[in-house]
Amino acid sequence: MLPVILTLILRVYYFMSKGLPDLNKDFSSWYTQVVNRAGLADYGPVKGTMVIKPYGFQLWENIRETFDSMIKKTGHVNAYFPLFIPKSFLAREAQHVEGFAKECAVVTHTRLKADPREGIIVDPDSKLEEEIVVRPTSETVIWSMYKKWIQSYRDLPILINQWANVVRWEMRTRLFLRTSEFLWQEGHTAHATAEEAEKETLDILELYRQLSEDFLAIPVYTGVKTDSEKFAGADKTYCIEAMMGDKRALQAGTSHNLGQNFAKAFEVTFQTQDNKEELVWATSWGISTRLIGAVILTHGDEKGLRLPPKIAPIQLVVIPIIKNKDQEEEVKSFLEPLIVQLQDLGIRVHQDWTNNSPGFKYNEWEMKGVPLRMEIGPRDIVKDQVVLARRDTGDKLIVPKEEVKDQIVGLLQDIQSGLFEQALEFRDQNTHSVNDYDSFKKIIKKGGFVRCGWDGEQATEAKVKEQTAATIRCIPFDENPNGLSCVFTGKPAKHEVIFAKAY
RNA sequence: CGGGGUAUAGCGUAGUCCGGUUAACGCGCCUGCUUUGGGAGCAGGAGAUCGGGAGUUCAAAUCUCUCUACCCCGACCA
Repeated sequence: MLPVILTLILRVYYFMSKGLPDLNKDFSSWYTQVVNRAGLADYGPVKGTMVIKPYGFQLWENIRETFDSMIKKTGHVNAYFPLFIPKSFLAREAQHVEGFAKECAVVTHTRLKADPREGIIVDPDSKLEEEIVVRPTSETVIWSMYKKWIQSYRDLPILINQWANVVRWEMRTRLFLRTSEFLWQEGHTAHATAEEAEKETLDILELYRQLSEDFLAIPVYTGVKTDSEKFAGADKTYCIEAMMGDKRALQAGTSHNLGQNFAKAFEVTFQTQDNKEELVWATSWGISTRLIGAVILTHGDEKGLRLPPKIAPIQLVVIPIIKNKDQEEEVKSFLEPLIVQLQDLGIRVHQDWTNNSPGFKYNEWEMKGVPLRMEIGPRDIVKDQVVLARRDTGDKLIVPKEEVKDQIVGLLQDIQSGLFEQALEFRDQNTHSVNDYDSFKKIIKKGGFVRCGWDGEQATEAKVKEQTAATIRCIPFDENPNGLSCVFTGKPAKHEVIFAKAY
């Protein structure tokens, strides 16, 4: 009896091994496998590092190109600042150094040398006088330069962005969501007035919201961080917060009003129109390759990735179904003009002519999240039609050849908005307003966002975190604290906030 | 950094307790033929100094010592 059961278990396991882990039971391992099997990324040789594979990198390129054109339209320009920062720079701004000190990679030597026993060792003679920090973010180098570049109000504003890598030595890492090195954009602007800096901070946040919702199809809450959650060195941190498929929160982008903190630290002043000397006002803002993780965690399903058409490296995959050489020729000549038409419309098409079986290809491209699939075989050619399959709903539809072009354009739009609507509905269903701590704890334990009153005390925030692991994700812009009381202390609420467990 | 664990082919494992054939299996890979509308079949093949080093022994994947790497769990973070 026992061997029979064992064989059965093995069979089931073998069968399951082709699919993914149940994402309702083991979301974490589902995520890892999707990243791996969709060909997005791989682990690098140094712990916590990530290789972004071509298919994953195309996602990043699409995000980058979109956001890049958004900021260029609003007057920003790109530049590049060095990876290496003098150690002393980090210490200039007290909050800033405190925030990053624990996760900096430091360069102490500049040479290796051959060693008979170890093979190769760090050359002790090459020790640096002043050690160099690998940037965890670039405020300090950039403001050291802004000091040189800014003299008069005529030099302002400076609206510079850079696309770069940064290093934060993390203990627990996960592909895309938290790696020791990641790619991002960091905008660093300098302004003559506090009002202008605040406007910039909010304008950028709005661009982040648009990027996330209109492009990545990820609905976000916009708001401001509490003091304990804000960026080290900022006066205010605004953020977009999204809900992932396991109902946890992910900070998807942050925009900081740095006030005059960095201007003070780096003594950056300018002469006003009436010849007074004043400190410069600053902002900084960033989004990273973490957004790719957000796309996976928001839209993925039991079959793998589901990519919003606007960032999908491949929007339409064509699966030919053929039994012999003759049919291959037939399908090819049927397809050729159609593909050209689609490409002319700017649709990213890929044809899969590998020798794998059609079923294998369906599963493979579904894993990779391609929004639309076109199947074309002898039966279709006879009827002058194709079969289209949507990745988001799984629907298959038969489309006459002359309608294919229009259908595809329409379907891609439908899928884009459909994914957003689905994510929005999921988020709203799992966001609850509560007044009492018992319901609060229940929801947090079960997973989801809680909107509730908060007395504004850091101690309250800390205790809730200690007891439930939930943190204040943001004070949403549309808060209404009137009449609310703090969910923890019962005191009158200063703010209505969103609590959740976060990535 | 504290606690626990693992290391055998590209991946996942068996063998280790109790030392003894040519280190086994699944997936993947290569070649050929047959296949193709939801994860194809057959045949053949390549691929492992059993994490590194030292020791015990006639004999080590297996026993001893040591080093290293990685994984899981707790304190930080976009």
